[in-house]
Amino acid sequence: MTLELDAIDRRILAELQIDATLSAEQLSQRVGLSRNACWRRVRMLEESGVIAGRVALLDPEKLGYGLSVFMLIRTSSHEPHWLETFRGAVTSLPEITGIYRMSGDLDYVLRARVADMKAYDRLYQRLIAKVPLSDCSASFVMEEIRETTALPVQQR
Amino acid sequence: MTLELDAIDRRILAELQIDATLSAEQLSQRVGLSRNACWRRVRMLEESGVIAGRVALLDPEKLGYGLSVFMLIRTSSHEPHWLETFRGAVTSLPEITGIYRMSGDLDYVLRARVADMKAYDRLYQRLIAKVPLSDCSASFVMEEIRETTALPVQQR
DNA sequence: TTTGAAAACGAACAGCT
DNA sequence: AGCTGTTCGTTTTCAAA
Repeated sequence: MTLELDAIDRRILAELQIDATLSAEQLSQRVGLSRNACWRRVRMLEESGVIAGRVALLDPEKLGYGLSVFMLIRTSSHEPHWLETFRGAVTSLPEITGIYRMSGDLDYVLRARVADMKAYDRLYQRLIAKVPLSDCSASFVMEEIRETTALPVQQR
Repeated sequence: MTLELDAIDRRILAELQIDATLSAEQLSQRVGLSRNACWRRVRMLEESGVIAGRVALLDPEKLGYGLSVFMLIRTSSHEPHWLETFRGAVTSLPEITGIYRMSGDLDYVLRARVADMKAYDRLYQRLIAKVPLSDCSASFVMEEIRETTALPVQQR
C-alpha cells in the first residue's frame, strides 16, 4: 500500500494543513491547476484517507488552558490489571490530550492542558486517586516554540 | 478580557473540534438552535479568536511518518549564543513538530515524526551537526493511546 | 437588540464532451 | 482534463418579536 503522491498533491496537502477553509478555487490558484482538477485531487486525498479529517483548532489561552504539562511515567508493576486501570484512568480525563506508551525506560508520556499549577495539582490528585503511580515526574511548558499538526509533506 | 461562553457556544466548539466541515445547518441541529443563530455564534467565535483556525489533519502512516519520538534535552550551556543556535537548528527541521522550553531540570522537549529508526538517526545526526547537545535522550512512541487537538471545552 | 425567514451569492459536486 | 448545470451552503438583508 504505497501511495504515490506527486508534487502537486503535496502542495495541496501543505496548504490544507495550514488552512482547511480554502475553496477549490483558491487552492487551484496556489498550486497552479484548474479548479476542477484540483477539486478532484482533494477528493481523492480524502477518500484514500491521506486527509484524515478537518478540525477547528481553538486558542488554549482564551479557554483557560494556558498551562501545558508533560508527565513522564515509570511503572514498577507491569501486570495486566494495573495496565487496564491505568488506561481507564488516563483516558477518562479529557485534560490529558496525549497518551503515549513508550519504548525504553520511560513507560508512558502524558501531555495535559490545564489552567494553572493549581489546576494541574487537581488533575494529578484525580489521576492518582484512580491509579497508583510509583514514579511520575511533571515538566511544565514555559514556552511553546513550535506546536503544529502539520507533517512535512513537501520535504525539499 | 474574560470571554463568556455559554453552554451552546461550548457545544459548538466541541463539535467543530471534531469535525470542522459541519455546515451551519448540521451544526444547528446538533446544538438545538436555528441555522442563523448558530452561524452567527460561529462567526463570533472566529472573530474573537477562540477558533484559531481550521486545518486538515493528515494520516502520518500513509505519508511515511509512522514513528513518533520524544527527545528530552538537558543543556549544560545556558549562554545566549547556544540558545540562539539551538532555536535556529530545531526550527529548521520540519520533522520536529513540537518544540517546548520547559521548567525544571529538563530544558527542552522535542516531538518529532519520522519514518523509522533509520530516519530518526538521520534527523538526530542533522540536529547535532547544527548544535551540540550534551544530554539528549530519545523515547519512541510504541502506541498512541490518545492524540487529540481537542480541548475539553464542555467539562461536565 | 436579538431572532428567524428568505433572497442572493458563491462554492461544491456530477455529467458530459 | 475542462466545461457546464444543478445542488447545497454561506452570507446578507429584512421583518418581526
